Amino acid sequence: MNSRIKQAMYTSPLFSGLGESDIDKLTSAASIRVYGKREALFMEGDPVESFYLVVSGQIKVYKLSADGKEHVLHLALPNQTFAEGAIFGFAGYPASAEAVESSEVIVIPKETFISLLDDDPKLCQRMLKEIAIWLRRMTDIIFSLAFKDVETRLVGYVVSQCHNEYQDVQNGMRFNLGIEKALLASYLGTIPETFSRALRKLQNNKLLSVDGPIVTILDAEKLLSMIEKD
Amino acid sequence: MNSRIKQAMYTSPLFSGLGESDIDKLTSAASIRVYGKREALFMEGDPVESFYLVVSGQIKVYKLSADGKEHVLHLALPNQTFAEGAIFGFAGYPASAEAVESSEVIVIPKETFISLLDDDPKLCQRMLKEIAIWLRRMTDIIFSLAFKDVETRLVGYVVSQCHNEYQDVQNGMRFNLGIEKALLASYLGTIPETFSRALRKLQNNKLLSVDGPIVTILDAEKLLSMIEKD
DNA sequence: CGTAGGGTTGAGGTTAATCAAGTATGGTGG
DNA sequence: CCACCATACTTGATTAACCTCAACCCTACG
Repeated sequence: MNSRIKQAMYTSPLFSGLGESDIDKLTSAASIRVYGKREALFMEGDPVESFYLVVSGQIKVYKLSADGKEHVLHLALPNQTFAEGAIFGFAGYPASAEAVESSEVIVIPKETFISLLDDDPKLCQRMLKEIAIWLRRMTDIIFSLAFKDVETRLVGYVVSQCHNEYQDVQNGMRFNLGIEKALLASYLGTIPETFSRALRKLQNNKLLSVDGPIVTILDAEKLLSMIEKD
Repeated sequence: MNSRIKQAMYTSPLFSGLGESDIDKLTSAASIRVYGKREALFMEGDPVESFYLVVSGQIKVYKLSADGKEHVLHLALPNQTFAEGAIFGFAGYPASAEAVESSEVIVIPKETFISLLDDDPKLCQRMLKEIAIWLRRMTDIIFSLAFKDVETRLVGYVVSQCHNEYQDVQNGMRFNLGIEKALLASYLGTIPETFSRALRKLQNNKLLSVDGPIVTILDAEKLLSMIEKD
């Protein structure tokens, strides 16, 4: 059990630089939990007691509007941490989290982690870097919500996913969305209907083709030209 | 000169807990600069060399779209720091910054500051807290862009400003927007025309009255009910 | 075979961006 | 002191994006 936690920690950039003794301290304080499909990890406003490292499955981080609509801020995949930022805030979690599918998650107690920071400036700085990445991600999201239409945001997502799997984007490349379309719609700040139409339009224009969750790039050049800045 | 810098540092929550020697080190590495109206501090993508503490004036932090439209992410006022997050990233500044009016700014070199972090875990943690606040701010902005209409976002701003000056929001309270309306429009993710109409509508409905930059609360209850969550 | 969940499509309405023009104000130069 | 201009802001008409609601398709599955 503990060895699984330990092993998982080494896969995360946040912990990989830690010394043996720190890893041990964290490992013994952390626990591994399985969340069933649609089970909640925490709700917005809950007091922050821990942050998380995904081992398997998918965790969605989202906010609910007054009338029950949800906006997905982030989808955490295996080897990713989330809610690291929240442990330094005063208030509760700024968003809610729930398992999209059955997921294994390592729960790292806030206090244990913070006490490590006292003695390890390097860890603290790695943490700062980690949070800075979030910050950039957030500013990018704000920007795209403020300026780009749904179609462009979708293309941005497709291209970035393609970058993840291959190094660049070329015609004929093929990848799995890896995420329910309704979830992706919400992540892109829209609703399934509008998302679906945007996808249809890209297919009609022969920029890409879609078969279920599989996307094939047909016109990399045009796709890239849609999202390029200045 | 140095004494002004020192004094300004003590007013910022980020530095106020620092020891005498650290403050001295920062003070001697930092410089104070005056930026004229509309002068740029840095552009998006520029290599990050420093972060900033505003002494006087206003600095807007914004992103430009491909076709030249700008979206204001933040307006930094006296005693506030900005771009702290950027100094931990790998890439350049994620946004641009420019003086709205003639402004005095303390420039704190990235390297000097980071070297302090090595020896001072407390400072590092305060930094983490500071960035966590940004993170929350960002998630709130994303949420409101995704879900709320312009009018509601405007009311949210009015109420939060009112909270800044008074503790709560009551009929008859009066405050200065303290920011150009076009800038505020951009900050709210819209354009001056739409902003103006939203303000007009609130006046017509007798929720508030506006005289130039002066806003008077007329119906606090209704305003609050517009923004309350769940 | 019936139902549920994920996804798509269509019609219609609302919000907000665009385009165009107009008002108010303050400063500048004659 | 006034004409001129720039800037900030406002207003109106038009258009485009996208949300809502409703229906429908498809596949999996009990």
